[in-house]
Amino acid sequence: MPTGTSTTSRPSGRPRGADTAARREDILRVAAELFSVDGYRGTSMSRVAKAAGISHTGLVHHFPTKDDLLGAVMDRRDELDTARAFADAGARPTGWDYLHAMVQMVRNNEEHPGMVRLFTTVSGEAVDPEHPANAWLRRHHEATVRRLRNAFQQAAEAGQLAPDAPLDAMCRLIVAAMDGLQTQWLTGTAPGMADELACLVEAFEARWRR
Amino acid sequence: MPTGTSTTSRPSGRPRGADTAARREDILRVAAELFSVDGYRGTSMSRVAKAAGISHTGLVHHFPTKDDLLGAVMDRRDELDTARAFADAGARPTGWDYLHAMVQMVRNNEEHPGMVRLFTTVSGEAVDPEHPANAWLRRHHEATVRRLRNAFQQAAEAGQLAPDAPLDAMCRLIVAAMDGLQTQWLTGTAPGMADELACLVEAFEARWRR
DNA sequence: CCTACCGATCGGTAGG
DNA sequence: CCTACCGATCGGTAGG
Repeated sequence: MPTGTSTTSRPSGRPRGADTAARREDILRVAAELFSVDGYRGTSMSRVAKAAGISHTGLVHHFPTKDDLLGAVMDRRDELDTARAFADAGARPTGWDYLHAMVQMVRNNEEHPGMVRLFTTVSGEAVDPEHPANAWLRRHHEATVRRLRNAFQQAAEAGQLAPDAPLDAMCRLIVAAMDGLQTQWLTGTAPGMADELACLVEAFEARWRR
Repeated sequence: MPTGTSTTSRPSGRPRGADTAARREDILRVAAELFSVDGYRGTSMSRVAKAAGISHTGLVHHFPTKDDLLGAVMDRRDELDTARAFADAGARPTGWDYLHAMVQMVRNNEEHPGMVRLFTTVSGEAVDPEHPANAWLRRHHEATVRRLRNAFQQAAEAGQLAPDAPLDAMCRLIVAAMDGLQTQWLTGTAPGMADELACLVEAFEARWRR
C-alpha cells in the first residue's frame, strides 16, 4: 500500500497539516527559550534545530530565515501575553482600575520567568535600529503607552484625574518601570516586580487622582 | 640605532608607556562604540581590532580575552559616569536634593547617547547569569540602590519622609525608571528622559515627603 | 507537481 | 605588535 498519495483520505501515513502546526509550535517554544537566555545574536539556527529535534534544513523549511523565526517567536510572545491578560480580567478595566489590573498582570508575570527573560534580552539587543526586532520593540512600547493613555483619558472624563497631570510622562514612566523592574527581578536585585509597580501607582494617585 | 630598548632615556623610538596607555584608551573607546550598537555577543575581536587600527593579535596583547575587554569597557563607562556626576555637583547633595540631582544627571546623559546605548545593550545581554557582565550589572544596580537608600534615610532623619514610606521599593522603582526610560529614549518612543524621571520624583514627594 | 524533511556542503567568519 | 594559522561553527542552500 502506497504512502503519501494524493487521495483525500489517508487511513495511514502522516497527518500533514496538523503535523506542520504542531512542529512549528515546538520550534517556537524551544527558540523562545534559547533567545531568552542567549539572545537573538547569541543563538544559532543549528542550536534551535537540535533543541527542537529536527535537522537544520528542516528548521529552515518552516522558517526560511533567522529573522522570520525571531518575528514568529515575538508574535507568539505577544499572543500569549494578551491571552493571559484577558484570562485574568474578562473585560478590560477602565480608568484607574486599568492601572491596578496592570499591577496584577505583572504579578502574574512573576510566574513566567522565561517570558520575562525573552522580553528583556531581546529588548536590549533591539535598541539597535538595524536589529530585526527593532520594529517589534517600538510597536510594543507604543501600543502599551496607547492603552495606558486611554485609561488615563477615561479617568479624566470621569473627573478622577487632575487636569494638569503630565499624561505622556506618566504613561512612559509606567512602561519604563515595568521594563526596568524585569531586569532587576531577573538578576535578583529585586525580589518581585508587582509590589514595586503598585508603589508607583500609589504615588501617582496621591499626586494626580481626583 | 635600536628602537624600544630598556634604557631610561630614549631620544628616538616609541615612548612605550605613554603609547600603551593611549592605545588602550583608543581600543576602549572604539570597543565601547561597537558594543553599544551590536552588543558583546554581536561584536568580534577582529572588528574591534580593525576599528582601532591594529591587528587582531595586537588587540589580544592588550586584552588577553574578550571578557577582559568587556570588563575594561564597563569599568571605563562607570568612571566616566562618576566623573560627570561629580563635575555637575561639587559635593553630593543629601536627602530629597539627591533625587533632584539625579534628574539633572539624567538630563546630562541625554547629551551622551553612546553611553546610554552601551549601558542598555549590555544590560540586556547581562541578565543571563553566564554572561561575563552579569556581576557588573548586579554591582551597578546594588550600588545605585544603596546611594538612593542613603539619601532617603537622610531625608527620614531630617523628618522629611513619611515613616511608612516603602524605601526599598522606591529605590528600585527609580533605578527601574532610569533604565526603562533609556530604552524608550533610544528607540524614539520618548523624546527625553529627565522630564519623565522628574515626574516620578514629584509623585513620590506628593505621597511620602513630610 | 505537492508536503515535509534529509545528509551534505557552500563561502566566510568566530574567538583564540 | 605582525603573519600565519587552528578547530568549530555561522546562516543559508544544493539536489534528491
